[in-house]
Amino acid sequence: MSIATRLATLPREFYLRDPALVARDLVGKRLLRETSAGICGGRIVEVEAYLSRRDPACHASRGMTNRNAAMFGPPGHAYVYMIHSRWCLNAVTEPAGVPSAILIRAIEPLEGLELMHQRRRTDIVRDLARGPARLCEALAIDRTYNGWDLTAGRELWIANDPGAGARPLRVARSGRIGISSAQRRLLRFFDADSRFVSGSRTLRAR
DNA sequence: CTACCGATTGACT
DNA sequence: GTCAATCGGTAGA
Repeated sequence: MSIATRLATLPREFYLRDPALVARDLVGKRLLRETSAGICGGRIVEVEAYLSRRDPACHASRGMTNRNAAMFGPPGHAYVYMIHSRWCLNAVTEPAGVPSAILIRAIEPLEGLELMHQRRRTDIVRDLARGPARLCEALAIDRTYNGWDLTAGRELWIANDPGAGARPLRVARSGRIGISSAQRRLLRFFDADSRFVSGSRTLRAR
């Protein structure tokens, strides 16, 4: 058994809070993936919150469709969608019926590097999971995990970081990347000291 | 059915 | 820094 499988999985109550708080607190947690090929994963360093119907940038702002149905499901489950032919992973927050979710934008690869290198076809560690679609390719996440329970502690899950607290964690925030509306809302949260964060320096400077 | 568009990435100047 | 590939989801005829 790998060290990763013994980490404490985040409970459902973690996701049953204000989405911005959930987003901030997800920075520094572990995202883990296990397949027959082995375990891989790392430390979450960048996320974005999308706030249900009151947020024009949220996929569910105009109601439920086939694509976004998972956002209306229970908290702690995954919402996986495709953009430009690539997959992206979210963690659903708030009670069922309130479609808020946190987009996982980047992780610092820590375990199963070889596996991620194979899937991403790159030798550059920094490029393995810097960006939401790169992350999904590195972890072999696709449509089949839409609706998956991230608190199950197997296949795809989020857990506490055993090294948390060893060093001070500075979480910075900025406008969200790649959207035109609601740029005033600072709903992107990232580890200010991590080099595995996506986005430009201007966005990082806030 | 068709037309439009995007919570991206990688290649390129 | 700029730009276009690429295709499923969505809205509308």
